Amino acid sequence: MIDIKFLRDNPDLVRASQRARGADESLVDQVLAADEKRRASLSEFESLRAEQKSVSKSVGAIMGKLGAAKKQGGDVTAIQAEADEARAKATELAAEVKRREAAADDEGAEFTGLLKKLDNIVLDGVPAGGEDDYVVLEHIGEPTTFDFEPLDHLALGEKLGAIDMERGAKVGGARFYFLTGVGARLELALLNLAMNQAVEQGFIPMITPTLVRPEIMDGTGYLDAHEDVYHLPADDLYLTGTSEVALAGYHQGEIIDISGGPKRYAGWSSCYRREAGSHGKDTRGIIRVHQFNKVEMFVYCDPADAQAEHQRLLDWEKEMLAKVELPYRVIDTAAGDLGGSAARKYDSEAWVPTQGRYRELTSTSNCTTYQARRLGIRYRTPEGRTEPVATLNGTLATTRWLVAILENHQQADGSVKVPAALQPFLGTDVLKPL
RNA sequence: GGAGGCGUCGCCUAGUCUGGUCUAUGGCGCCCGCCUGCUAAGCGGGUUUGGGGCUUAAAACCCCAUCGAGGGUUCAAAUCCCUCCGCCUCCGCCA
Repeated sequence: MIDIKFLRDNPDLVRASQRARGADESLVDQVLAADEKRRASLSEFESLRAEQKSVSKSVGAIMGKLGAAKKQGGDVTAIQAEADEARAKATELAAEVKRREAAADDEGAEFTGLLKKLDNIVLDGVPAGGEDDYVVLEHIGEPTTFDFEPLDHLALGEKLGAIDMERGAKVGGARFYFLTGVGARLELALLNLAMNQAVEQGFIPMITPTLVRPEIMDGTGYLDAHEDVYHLPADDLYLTGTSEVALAGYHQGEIIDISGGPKRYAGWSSCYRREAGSHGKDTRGIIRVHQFNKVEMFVYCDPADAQAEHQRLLDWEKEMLAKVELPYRVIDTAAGDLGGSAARKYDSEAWVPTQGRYRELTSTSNCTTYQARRLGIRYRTPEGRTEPVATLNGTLATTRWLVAILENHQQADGSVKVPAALQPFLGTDVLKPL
């Protein structure tokens, strides 16, 4: 949710942001109109409410007098009449207050509904346009070349006894898989490497709930894309597609202390995605699956620090990619391809030899104060005011990384070299075919 | 799954039975000031959060809401009723 005060003062900036995203510009004026209406009817209701309260209070005072007079055994008819009169007036007032309150509530809900539809304001420098309008920021390493015909990750995985798609489908259906033997160990190695790095950098390691309540899912902005989210109707819970959701919900409704610097969490969780919009895409292997594991960085910080923190997250992702020795590029995602909560997003994409292209391995978003405003997460400024924090997230490792690791480090005999950083976790420098 | 207890402004706590001087009590902590060789003690004041108004803006000020959440009854709800959430105790079941 964006700041309504900012919107009132800078409608043109918000319009420009909507335009860059290819989103509805007229929403801005709808929100502003709804805001006017809601404030007018709120004022009306509140002043009438104040009147009702004072009349009602006077009834209380009269009741007190009445009680005292009764106790003394005096004549109470005059006081009784006064009480009846005041009460009658209050009754009338109460009915009108109820009507105005309902109107104010309706207009408030209308306003909030519209405001929530507005996506985050994209930052200066974010390329305008859609999915293909990204800007490549840098290339690290050269695409891997082979003097033999490389196998794809699934063929390699099957030879190594690392991936079993067939039984995955038997047990869970399409887009499910088993990681077996060295496959399971390789994933654990990767995730542990990521977790270790995060801890070294001062992150608090977290293992998070993967089922969350509707408020949390909505607060992070993912319910807007609800067709891609698993829902358990019997319990009204949602399966999270990333631990970002639980980590953002962790401080929901709190005023947190960031006076000592950003709060950084590293979440380890299984992630669940319906992949509803991607039928037929990436159906081979484990590139796009319904369930995978991920280590995710999540940060709460001073909004003034958010852009610098975003760079740091990107640097830490690059550090992980260097450790597993992959060639990749970094892109600055275009406005239209940002999630609704994100103001800027950098993806790192590793080279996948058998596809001859780069595929996303990490994604780091600066959500500025958008999520925090929805979730009610604030900090105290040095002046003592409460303001929404900025939230940011970024990937440190996922199951998908196995695809790039297997393919880029394969050798002619079907074995796969293990990057040095992973060797201590696996106890070997090469994975050999069965 | 069943039975019972509980949820109050950072923490603890009074108030709930019997609706109205509750504008929510007191303590601790914290902040400001006074006093004081220094410290401690003492004294005085302040200390939930959100929204609306006023204001160029902020502060101050006024108003509305806020006693786990949401609804209801009533002129009036922390207090009565309903639903939900969470915590605790016991029983049952279970990996």
